[in-house]
Amino acid sequence: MSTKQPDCLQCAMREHSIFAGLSSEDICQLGMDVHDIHVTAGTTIYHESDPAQYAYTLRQGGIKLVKSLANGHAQIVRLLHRGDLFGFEGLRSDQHRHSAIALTGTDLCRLELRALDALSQRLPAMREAIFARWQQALQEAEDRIVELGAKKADARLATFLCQWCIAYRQQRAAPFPLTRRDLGEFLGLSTEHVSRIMADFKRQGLLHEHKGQIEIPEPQKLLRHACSDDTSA
Amino acid sequence: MSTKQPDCLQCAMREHSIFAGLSSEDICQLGMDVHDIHVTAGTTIYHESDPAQYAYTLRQGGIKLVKSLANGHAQIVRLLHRGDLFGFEGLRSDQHRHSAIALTGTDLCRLELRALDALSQRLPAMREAIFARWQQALQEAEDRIVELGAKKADARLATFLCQWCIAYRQQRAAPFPLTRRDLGEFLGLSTEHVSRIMADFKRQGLLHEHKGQIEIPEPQKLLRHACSDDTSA
DNA sequence: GATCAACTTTGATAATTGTCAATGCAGACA
DNA sequence: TGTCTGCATTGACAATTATCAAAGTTGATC
Repeated sequence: MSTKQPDCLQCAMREHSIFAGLSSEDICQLGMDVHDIHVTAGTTIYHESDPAQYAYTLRQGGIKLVKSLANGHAQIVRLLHRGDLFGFEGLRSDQHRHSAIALTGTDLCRLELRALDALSQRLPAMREAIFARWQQALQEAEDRIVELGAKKADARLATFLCQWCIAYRQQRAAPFPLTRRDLGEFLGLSTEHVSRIMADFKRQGLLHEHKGQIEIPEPQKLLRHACSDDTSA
Repeated sequence: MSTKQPDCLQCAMREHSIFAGLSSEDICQLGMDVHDIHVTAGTTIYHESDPAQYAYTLRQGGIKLVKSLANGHAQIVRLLHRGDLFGFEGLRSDQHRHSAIALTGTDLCRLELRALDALSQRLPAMREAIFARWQQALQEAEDRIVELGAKKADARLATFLCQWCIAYRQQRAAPFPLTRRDLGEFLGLSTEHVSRIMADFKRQGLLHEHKGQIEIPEPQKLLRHACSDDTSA
């Protein structure tokens, strides 16, 4: 885990983060003890049930939030993208509710929860921003419940792949750092089953994969899998 | 749908609701146009994608929040209990994100979202209370994701039944207004499969059911089903 | 370039879960 | 009291998904 000296005022993420609209003085008050942390793929940033001390902003790379079960299964609760804030469930409880694991080499900012809390008490704009992210996380979680509860494996996978690629619409191909196992743990499926469905999609020309990137030539075609219940469609 | 005249100041729910700690004047400002609404079992209080105008407090009874899919399946996103606030996703979007349907005869309070919003802008305690509920809903949603993604049918059902009964710990038997179909739509299972597992639990003496009430004689025994992956345990 | 480890693919098989159809059961109501 | 309707149960069967095992691939490292 390597670190560099802070320069929040110049940070490229600043206006996309919960700190958008804050004055320079407020930013300086944040008390970020370490900025621009870099971790390698596979690093665990914090563990489920660790005492929560920091929240993080994802500047670059990918993170999975994972819960583990007594029966040996793991469930990825959320996947984080550039700009996402995470670890801030500690604002309301003193433990982390999941483990955070880097999917790729990843750049982070770390902030003390106490400082974040104090600042959000004082600055309505920031409280609003955190509130909004909480609300968005809830909406996404509810959508996941529907996916997991009411759709079959191929439909879940199709929906997920399309949504993933929408986030990278400008580029032809989207970076795709997830393993088959990650996909399985996110979608509630076995690694092998995911692998088979991916192979099917590729054979049907609905999906291309190359060097950690994926491309969906015609998203509508793939999405037909996502909605209908029978394979004939 | 029958209604009575307001008397928020005397309301038994008051101290359990987001309005706990508010002054009498503040309460009067709430602008609740209709209080103490009663609806019968099966009534749809609002529809998914309806324009969101009101939030509701559940005073008595049960509500399910449901999302419907193109493939004909329905998914119960959340089950609400006495004291829960619902419909307030409209604070951040102008449409409801699910349908709200009464499971039993149910008493509600209805409040205008605009008034709720205005009041929460003005009163930190109320904003905090709403914030806290949002956060709790997120935590519950994430727990549901784990249940749906990483557990088998009998484990999901066992966990759910135990949690349900915990809410009624003081009583020997808990009221249980859910049909097998409701259970299926909540747990992501077919009605028949739910029925079979329930019958199994009953045959094993892990569960008793009588006249819309259930009782779990030894929760630990049932919970052993909830955690392990094999039936031998 | 050889080796190693992790990831992926594929096949065979078993377990889980869904679907369809028939029957039973209980409450609502005329 | 009969009838009706919705819900629950059960069985038989089919579809979906998981598990286990064995190769194949790829990328990193020495």
